[in-house]
Amino acid sequence: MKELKTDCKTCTNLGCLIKKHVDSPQIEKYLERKHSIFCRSSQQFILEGSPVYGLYFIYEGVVKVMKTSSNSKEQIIRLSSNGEIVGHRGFGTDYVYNVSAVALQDAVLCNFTSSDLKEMLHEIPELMYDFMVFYADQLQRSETNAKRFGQMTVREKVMNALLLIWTKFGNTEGYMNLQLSRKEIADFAGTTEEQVIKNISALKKENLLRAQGKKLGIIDETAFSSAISQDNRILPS
DNA sequence: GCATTAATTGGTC
DNA sequence: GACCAATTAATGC
Repeated sequence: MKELKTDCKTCTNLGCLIKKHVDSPQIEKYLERKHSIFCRSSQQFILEGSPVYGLYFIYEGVVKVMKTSSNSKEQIIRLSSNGEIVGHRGFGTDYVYNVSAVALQDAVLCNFTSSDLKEMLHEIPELMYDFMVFYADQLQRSETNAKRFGQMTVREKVMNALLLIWTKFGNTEGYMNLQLSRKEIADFAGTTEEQVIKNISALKKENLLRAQGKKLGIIDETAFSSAISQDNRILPS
């Protein structure tokens, strides 16, 4: 990973909480302490169990946040891209990260140390408030998603995962912009690689999904969506 | 072209 | 529905 420069003033990630307060006069000195990092595809920048170094804001690229359980199984917690925060659970009382984060494509990350951010939040109440809303929202999603997860069939889990990737990262000419391996889709959906493969081929036969090599595409979003029982739909986080 | 990795399929518990 | 083994496809060198 190497250092480079990003400028919050010209950044176009309007969803970024820092960007939102870039005109606040107190923020200036902290922007100078920001580190911008270039992270090559498949590089890991947060290691589960390592000491917390701060929070990362994605300037550009897509990142997966995951948890590795004892029996070498991985669970993808979130897929994040431009403007989103990664590593926020490490902020506060925790001294080590309890997740890992890996770039899925070349990415540029903006890092603030925990202590810098702490000062920032104390100085800028509006930023503090936005952070609080962000955390509350994350907690809300995590709770409802966990509840639904247990009630879903594997087929629904897989469909949910695909639909989420489809809607969040968009598509070009009918195929998903973000392509993950079958294993990664499984880790995200909370099932096994084989189940993902079997369900994908079933969905193809049902004309809900199209595939061209590694590329996948949802044929009719409405039809696809209604094939998942209504109250089991998962919220993107 | 060969070798390693990913995707797929079928079977067992 | 997860885990395992065998086969086939895809990809890097």
